[in-house]
This record gives sequence, structure tokens and C-alpha cells, in this order.
Amino acid sequence: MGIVMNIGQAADASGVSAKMIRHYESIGLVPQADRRDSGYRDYDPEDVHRLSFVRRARDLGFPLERIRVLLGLWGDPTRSSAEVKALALTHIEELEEKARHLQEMADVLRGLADACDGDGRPHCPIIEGLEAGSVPASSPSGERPISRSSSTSLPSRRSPSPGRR
Amino acid sequence: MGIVMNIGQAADASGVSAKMIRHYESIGLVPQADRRDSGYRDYDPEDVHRLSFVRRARDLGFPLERIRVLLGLWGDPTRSSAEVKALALTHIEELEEKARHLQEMADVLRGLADACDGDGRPHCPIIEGLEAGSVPASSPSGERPISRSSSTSLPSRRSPSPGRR
DNA sequence: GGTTGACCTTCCCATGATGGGAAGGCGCAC
DNA sequence: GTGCGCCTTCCCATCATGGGAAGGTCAACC
Repeated sequence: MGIVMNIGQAADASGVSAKMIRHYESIGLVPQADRRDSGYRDYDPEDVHRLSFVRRARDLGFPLERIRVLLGLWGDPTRSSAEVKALALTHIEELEEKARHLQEMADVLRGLADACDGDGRPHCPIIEGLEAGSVPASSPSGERPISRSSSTSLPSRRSPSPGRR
Repeated sequence: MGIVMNIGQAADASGVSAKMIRHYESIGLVPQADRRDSGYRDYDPEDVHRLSFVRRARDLGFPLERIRVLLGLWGDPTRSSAEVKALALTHIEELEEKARHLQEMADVLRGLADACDGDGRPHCPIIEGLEAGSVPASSPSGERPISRSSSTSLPSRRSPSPGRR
């Protein structure tokens, strides 16, 4: 009969919403909570501790599947810190890759915006850049590796003789 | 009888997948394509030009709803470049905010990883950081503004008398 | 004891942008 | 006239999260 909480209290104590706690349970990220006779879930401090762990990992951007692994390492007394570190370094790489990608997009757009007068006239290098620009875009994780030329010109595929139909 | 393409050719020429072209049409981002008697969609160079515009905007990270606005400005001869610029600057802010958020997560994690030996022993500051760390996390767009104390200790809500049940 | 309001339960749906895949029809080249 | 590659629509999946409905529970207060 230690400290026992319902899901709302566990949510407040862990920083994970009740909705998410149920979800994590449903996908097996955290073990199924005990139930009272009424059907209410019960949480003890250990459960809350685990939920807090998950929340902090989420705050650091770890995807749930990686958190699943982290939880396994957390509870494994025979783990090697090398495993944890490798996981963390992989994640850092991904975070920085995404950050770089976003910043690069911002930089390209900034270049266009700097060239734009921003007055009442319609002429606008930003629109023109979108119309005809090449937008290099380094492939950060899921990009289109297709190197087209300038579009709106020569169709590439399937047109040996123009004027079908 | 100008140059007319089916969706696959338009996809190749614009860099937008056929799947996405259909989707953009279904949500009204681009006008409904003409149809042949067979039901096949037909695209002319102007359509492809518009799709290329959308693709470049996507490459710069614009969400579809913003692209909808951009397309409107694009086709509006009475637009002011100020409108376009404002939209672009707003977007740049968002991109940089997200980039900062990701980089900050990476930095925090790097700090933990640097303190980790990464050897065969279980001791690991990374795990410890997740267990008890505070993970400040500046709120970039959707954060939890709840400032809890240290978790796993005092439940905050609803427990005037401990030991219910 | 009864009522009330805050809580809990499950279930379904939505987000944003994209892809996968099935089932069936079309087009053209050999 | 057959076959292959394209097209059509429709449904489902991703990833993490939230909203909301319909109905049951708990505890406090009168």
C-alpha cells in the first residue's frame, strides 16, 4: 500500500499526458499498468519514474522506437555504456542533419528575401526564385535524388513522338 | 494541340510524384486537370510550371497551406512584393526556430555523451541524465509549459490524504 | 443518502505530407 | 491481339499527439 496514483496524477508527476500514457501502454513501450477493481489504472513511483524517463528522452527528440531500446538498456545491469553512447551519437547525427537541412532552407530563402524590395509593387525575386530557381537542397534523410534540368521544358519519359492523343 | 502529358510525364517534368499531384488536386491546391475520354489526366506546360513551383516551395519547407497562398500571390498581378516577403520572413523564422530547437537537443545530448566513457561497463551519464536530468528545452512551437519539480516525488494534484484505495 | 463535478474508461477521428499496394481499365508497340 | 506499362480510384500506414463522445467511478459536500 505504497503511494498509488491514478493516470491523471501519474501524468502530472511525469509530464506525460494521460492520453500518451495509455498510448505508450498500448504499443508496449511501457508495461501494462495495474488496475483497480473499477478498471482505473494504478501507478506507483517506479512507473512514474519510467514515464519521466520516456518524457525526457522525447524532449531530446528520441523517437519512440529508440526509446524502447533505451528503456531496455536502462533496465539492463549488464549493459555497456558503449551501447548507450552509440545510440546517442547516432541520434545526435540525425538531429544535426535535420537542423542543417532546416537552416539551409532558411538561408536559401533569406537570400531571396534579401533581394526583394518588399514594397507595393508586384515584382518579387522570391516568387521568381520559386518559379525558376533550382533549390539545390542537400539530401538530409529523404530527398528527391532526381536531378532534373530546368523543368517545364523537355519531358523526360515516354514521348518519342509528341502530340499523342 | 500543344504539348500534352499524362500524369507520369508531368510528374517527371515537375519533380512532384504522380501520387502527390493527385493529392494536391484532391485538396484543391492545384486546379483539377483536364481529362481525356479514357479518364486519364492531361497536363500542359502551364500545369507543369505550377507543379514545379509547388515542388520548389516544398523544397524550401513551405507547408501546403502556405503554398496555397503563394500560388495565389503568384497568379495575382496586383500583388505587392511586401506580402510575399512577409510570408517568406515568417517562414524563415519558423525554419530557424525549428533548427535551433533541434540543435539545442543535439547539444544537450552531446554534453551527456561527452561525459560517457563508452566502454564495456554499465555506468552511463547518458542514462543518468535521462533518469534525472531536467532537459530545459526552450519551447519552439509546441512545448510543455508545465514546470514540474523533480518528478517521482510529490504528486501535485488531487491527493490531500495519501493512501487512497 | 443523494447529488455533483472531476475524474476515469474505451473508441474513433484528425493532424501533415508522403508512400505502398490492390483491383481493374487504358494505350500502344510488336 | 497480346502483353506490358501506364492510368484510375480507394484504402491503409507512417509518427506523435490531441480532441471529443459516450458512459462508468470516486470523493466530497449537503
